[in-house]
Amino acid sequence: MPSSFRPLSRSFFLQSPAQVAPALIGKLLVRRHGSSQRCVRIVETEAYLGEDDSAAHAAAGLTPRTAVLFGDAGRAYIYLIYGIHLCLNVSTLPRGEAGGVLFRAADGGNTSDLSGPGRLTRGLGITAALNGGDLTRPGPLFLADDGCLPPAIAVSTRVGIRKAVRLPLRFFWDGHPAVSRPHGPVLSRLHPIASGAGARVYSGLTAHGH
DNA sequence: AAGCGGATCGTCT
DNA sequence: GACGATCCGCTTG
Repeated sequence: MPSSFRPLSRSFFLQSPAQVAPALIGKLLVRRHGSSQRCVRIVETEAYLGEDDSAAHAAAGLTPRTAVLFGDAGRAYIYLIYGIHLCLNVSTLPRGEAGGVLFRAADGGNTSDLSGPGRLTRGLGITAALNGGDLTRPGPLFLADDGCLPPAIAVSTRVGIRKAVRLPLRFFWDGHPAVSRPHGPVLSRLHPIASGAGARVYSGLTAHGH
């Protein structure tokens, strides 16, 4: 239950997906729908790089579908997968440079199941109509910070892809029950820097999980 | 616990 | 016309 939060700034997303993805762990995803507002905490993300990342949609280049990824930072990239599920991403990097972060799981309290990218969008009532929306401005869907800093972020490989499977671009709140499966081997862990108040909040010190 | 196949449709070759 | 950044249910071990 966050007492107060502020939306994440545009500059937060003006860096590489590999930096933004771990920084989003512990942040809030706010969904306003009708008269209700729902606040959930992000516990799992994946980074999808630009045209060099063969697993990323941006690898196909600039198309009508990927336009959001090549556009301004901090906007919602929402697409239909397997004809059934919607996936929510946020675009990163300035206009012209593609990059995105996929939201894979969130903690929404007892009653909801937001574990998995398809469940997350369904649970929050996210629709394709929200594609391209600004996630840095309070509205139907946006991101916010309430000062929460996870004690440890685990790093592993991305789920459900066939290309570039080795890259360590999946990030999740270490040990959190809402993280989706399969967990896979933890390649490294990130821990908060003691006096970290600046841009670089996490330091990767653990070389290997045991 | 892990592995399979079906559902279902927008996007690009 | 093939293929998914997935999920669920059923099978097997």
